[in-house]
Amino acid sequence: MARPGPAHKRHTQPHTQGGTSLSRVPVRERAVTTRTSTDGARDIPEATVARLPVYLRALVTLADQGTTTCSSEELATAAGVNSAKLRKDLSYLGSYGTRGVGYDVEYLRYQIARQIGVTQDWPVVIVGIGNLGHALANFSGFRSRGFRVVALLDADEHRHGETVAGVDVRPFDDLDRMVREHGVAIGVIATPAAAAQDVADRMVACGIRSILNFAPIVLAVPDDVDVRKVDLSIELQILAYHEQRKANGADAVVPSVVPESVEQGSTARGGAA
Amino acid sequence: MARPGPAHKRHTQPHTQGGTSLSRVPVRERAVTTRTSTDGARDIPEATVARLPVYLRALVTLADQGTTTCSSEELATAAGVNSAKLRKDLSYLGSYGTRGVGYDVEYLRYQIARQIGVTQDWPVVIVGIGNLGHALANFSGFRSRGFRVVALLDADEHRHGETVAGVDVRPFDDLDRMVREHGVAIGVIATPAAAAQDVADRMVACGIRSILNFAPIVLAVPDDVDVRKVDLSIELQILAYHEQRKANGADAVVPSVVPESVEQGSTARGGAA
DNA sequence: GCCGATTTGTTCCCGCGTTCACAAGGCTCT
DNA sequence: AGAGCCTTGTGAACGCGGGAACAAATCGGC
Repeated sequence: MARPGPAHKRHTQPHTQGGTSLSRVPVRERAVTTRTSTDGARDIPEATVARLPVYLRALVTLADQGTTTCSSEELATAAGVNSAKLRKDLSYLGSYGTRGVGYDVEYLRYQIARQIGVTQDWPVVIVGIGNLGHALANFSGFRSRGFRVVALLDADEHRHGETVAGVDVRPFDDLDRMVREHGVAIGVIATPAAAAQDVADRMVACGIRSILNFAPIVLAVPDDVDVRKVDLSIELQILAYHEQRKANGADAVVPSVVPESVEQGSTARGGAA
Repeated sequence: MARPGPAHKRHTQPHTQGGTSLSRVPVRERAVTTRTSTDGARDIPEATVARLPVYLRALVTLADQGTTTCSSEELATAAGVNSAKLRKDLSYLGSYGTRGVGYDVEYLRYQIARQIGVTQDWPVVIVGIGNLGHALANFSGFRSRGFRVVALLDADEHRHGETVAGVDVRPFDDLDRMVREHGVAIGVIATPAAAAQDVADRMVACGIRSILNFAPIVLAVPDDVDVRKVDLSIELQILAYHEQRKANGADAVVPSVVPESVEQGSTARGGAA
């Protein structure tokens, strides 16, 4: 298996950093240049794109608290980054601040939401309505952040007819129809690992080009399909690695360190939220 | 707030890439050098650490299929990376391959597991037993990948006494006792955003230094605490961004960009919230 | 015992991302 | 109006990570 020679139609996408992977297309490039819309945001670095949602959330929080204006320093603290990075990130999408003053919270919030594309709702389909699928379907952050669950699908017919968060669970074979009827562009895979590749294949066949995968498996998809991966055990293992290093560096092993524990300020809530 | 001047005891950690964040300590360094154990693996790059669990999983899969030896090319394909990167990654933990032959699957599997620290189980506590908490508690990948859920905690007393995946749901106040009794080093937060910071504070006070956070909020923790974040809506928003670009680049699907409507002052109650 | 085939481990180079530091611009007070 | 202060936006330096290419080493055959 895995000959280096022939070029397969599908290939396993390269991993980027941080536990999530995204297949980008380095080849096609496509000289769009002046075809986006009104703004001058052609290519925003991937690292910046990954932080924009964090800024957006921080801005919503600030707005809810009644803040109308904020400096890059304040917003950076709320978002957990340093202010230089924040300013550079924002500079990729235009000059939306006022020197000497800061940013208008509402205005910047709208601009970022527009850039990300969450000013209107994206229809989403979730496949695999087990424990995780239930949790995802009930997740309130969906509707409040620019996404709408339009279909829940599961191969297990015992689950058909059940209603989760106001949406009926349907047979997996309805995927094609659901995608067509609702114009679904984003699919979420919450199935066991064994089924994930098949589900992904079907999604791709239906025209879905953006997939969020919770199954612990590396999906093989065509180049123009984006796959982001959320993998619980990988995250835990990364933590374990650092924990082990801490333990080795200081005292012996696991039994942890309880002794002088509570010296920390405890309830000293920081600036953010 | 958020003056650059004074150094706070706790600070909001910087974000790394890919939707997960990890607070690393650039200061302490601590010249350990010769104190790890038998091997010579001092500092493994963060990007490599993030991929080791992927390799480990690929190796387990290969072993299950009966493969006893594999080349870097094969393993790389199974893990979704290119072979050069794989070899470089593995070189950070030592020379465990045989030139001209490849890697012994079982041997390499053990070496990686040892490096990550999952040769024995890590006791884990989960706080917040809602939909997500249920899903996590039932997640089989826990036990099979070096972790053991030793406690489920929830502030809601209606959930106390319930048993999920063989573990009783207990009051949140039992955290300290559970941590001490079982030597818990890793905590998982699956609470609503509003409660997450309090939970994190308590965890830190109990001596937990590794936290996996599912709540959509930036946690403020001391420097020596690692926080990894899993955020569904951020992942979706990143997908939405790319999806929007695809749509804009090709045809004009999806109502897409609202005119240039919102200018500075307006209330612009845009999409989110 | 030697040679060729094969695959690892490593070195070098390039590009991205982060950070520093400062110039540019706007607001306020006199 | 002008000076001083404040904050944004950006140019440049720097370090890390990725990828290709190559040297080192092992196996098998003659």
